[in-house]
Amino acid sequence: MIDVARAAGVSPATVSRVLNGSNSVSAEMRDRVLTAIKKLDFRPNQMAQGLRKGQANAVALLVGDIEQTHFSALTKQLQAALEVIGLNLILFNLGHSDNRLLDFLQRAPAMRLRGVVVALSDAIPKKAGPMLSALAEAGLQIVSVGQNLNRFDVPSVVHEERAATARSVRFLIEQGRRRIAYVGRIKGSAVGTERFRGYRAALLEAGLPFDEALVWDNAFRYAAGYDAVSRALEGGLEFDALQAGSDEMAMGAIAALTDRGVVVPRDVAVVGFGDVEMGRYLRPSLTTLSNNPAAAALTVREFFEPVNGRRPRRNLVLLERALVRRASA
Amino acid sequence: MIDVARAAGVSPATVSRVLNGSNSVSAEMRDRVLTAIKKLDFRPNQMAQGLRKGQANAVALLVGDIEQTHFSALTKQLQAALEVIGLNLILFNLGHSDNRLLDFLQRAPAMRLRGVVVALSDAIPKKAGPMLSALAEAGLQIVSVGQNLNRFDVPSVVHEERAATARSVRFLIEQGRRRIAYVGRIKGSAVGTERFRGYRAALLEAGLPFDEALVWDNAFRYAAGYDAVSRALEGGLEFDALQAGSDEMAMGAIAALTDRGVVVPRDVAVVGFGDVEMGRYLRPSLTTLSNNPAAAALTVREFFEPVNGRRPRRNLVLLERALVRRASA
DNA sequence: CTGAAAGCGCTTACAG
DNA sequence: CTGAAAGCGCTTACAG
Repeated sequence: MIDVARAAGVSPATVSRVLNGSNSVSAEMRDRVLTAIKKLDFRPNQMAQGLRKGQANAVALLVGDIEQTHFSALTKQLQAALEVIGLNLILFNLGHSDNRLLDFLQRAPAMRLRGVVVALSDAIPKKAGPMLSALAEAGLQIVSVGQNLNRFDVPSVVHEERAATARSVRFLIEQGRRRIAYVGRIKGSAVGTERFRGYRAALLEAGLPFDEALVWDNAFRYAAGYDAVSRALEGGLEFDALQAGSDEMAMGAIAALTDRGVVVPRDVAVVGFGDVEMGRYLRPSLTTLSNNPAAAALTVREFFEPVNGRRPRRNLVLLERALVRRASA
Repeated sequence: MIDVARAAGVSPATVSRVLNGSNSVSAEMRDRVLTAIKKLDFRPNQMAQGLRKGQANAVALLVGDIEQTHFSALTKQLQAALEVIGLNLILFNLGHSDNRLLDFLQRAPAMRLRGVVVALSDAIPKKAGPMLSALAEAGLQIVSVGQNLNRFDVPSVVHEERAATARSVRFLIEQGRRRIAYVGRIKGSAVGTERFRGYRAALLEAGLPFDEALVWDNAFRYAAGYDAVSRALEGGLEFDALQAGSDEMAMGAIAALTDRGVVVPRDVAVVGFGDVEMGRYLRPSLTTLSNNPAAAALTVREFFEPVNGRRPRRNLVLLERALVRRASA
């Protein structure tokens, strides 16, 4: 920076001012500095800036499991959205582990981050609440995606869960399905629980009995869907439809049904959750509830943009889901 | 840090020394400092350390497209491996764009990174070569995963491509297949080209004709496989096997075959590439070539670990792939 | 083995 | 509008 200052015949302070877009710089000075910067191909040291400003130009993304399509799609959109406003994305794959979350929260202050994006489907452990608040207190911008964390004072952008599942189950009922099973009421999963509630509500609302035997708990991935359905069929359970808590579970479930000669959708209609790309290429193609990671990412970005004009931000942004009807239901 | 020094009754220099594991600290001092650190829950400011040391404790990961399962699986393993040695992972999703790569390379010096991991399937543009070298010159550790970049002096950990595809095509020939198509000789894709070469080599080696009409070019994803096969069938092309350049293409291809009443594997045998989890749950399940992201990540990590004892590192690490035989071929 | 001092490369009150 | 100076929180030669 000193070199630039010398080349432009100004002080380092002035260089810094044009770098930071201070408006108290004369046009002439600004031009001279800009020219020098270009000529020397100068780029300010981000660590020095960060140290001085007390904050890195980086945001941490805490993600349940980047290998799940839903999370990788969101990560892609978030990275792109934040890069636009000059923020780097530091990725922490939590692998659905509470301990790793707590660990991160402990180490976070030392990183002097600009903020953290929490993209977790799992319920947040009690202990994390105060730590989140402390971080926010310290000037970090915290935003949750996919799960409402308002009770910890964390602004959240979430998709419909309960209402979406209810809509889908209602659709199944309209198609004449009566014994509708649900895979994905996962212990400790905030979204799994929400979706399950929508399922149950739709059932009761339609005057159908709610049968615990038709609710299967497990993880969110393929194997979980496959195993749950396999066990159900072995156990002689009868059902004519299945609502899954994720597309991956749904696809695993369809494999299990197919392996036992159960035809989808003739014998059992299946609806997934999340509209993963593969669902379109499955045969029968997967009926599912849509997801809008791009909109979520853009909304998250707003929280990191400089606020001009005191425009208050909503603490909770709700994104809609549509029932994407395809061949499996 | 000054607080810690005061609490321990030592100088900040000593605190720094125990923090950095310098061995020229007496046991007693060390204990006092450690106690004070624990009591005050002190964590050194990473930005200050980075500024002083001239390097952040972060590595950038350049990835083709995090939404492709292959990349997300690798990313997950890399993040975990690097975290073990205290390195943060800054994610840059390139979306297969040359411009974004060049852009990053330009901005990289200002970030003072510890290193960068290049995980790209696309051929590297000429201009990137010198920039990569310049970064390495500046003390960054650069490692390529998935593509051999030794010609730019970048150590690389790669999986078999050509040999693996050849193995798979040989297998198809042994099964009696004679008209074997290939989807995935993608212009600009380094790995796509390599895989294609293995395909052609196996054909010629077996004395089978190589037919350009049976080689389809496109992107790596589902739609590419679907569209290529749809067009081939519409064009009346005949083939009894298909080697795909990725699992996603293979699954898209299978959808297209199914839609036109072509039965897999009876009429057309299909082999994918990469052993994505979904392949196991497709019906028929997908025969494919394996992939070892965990081994790749661990190998990458070795390049970032402090070198003790001058143990020279290989510039090229080759990981094997196995033919994972399932129902589709 | 330990401490005082300089400095990493910036930014921002403070004067003018 | 501009510059000189202090300081962000560390680490590491340099003396002792």
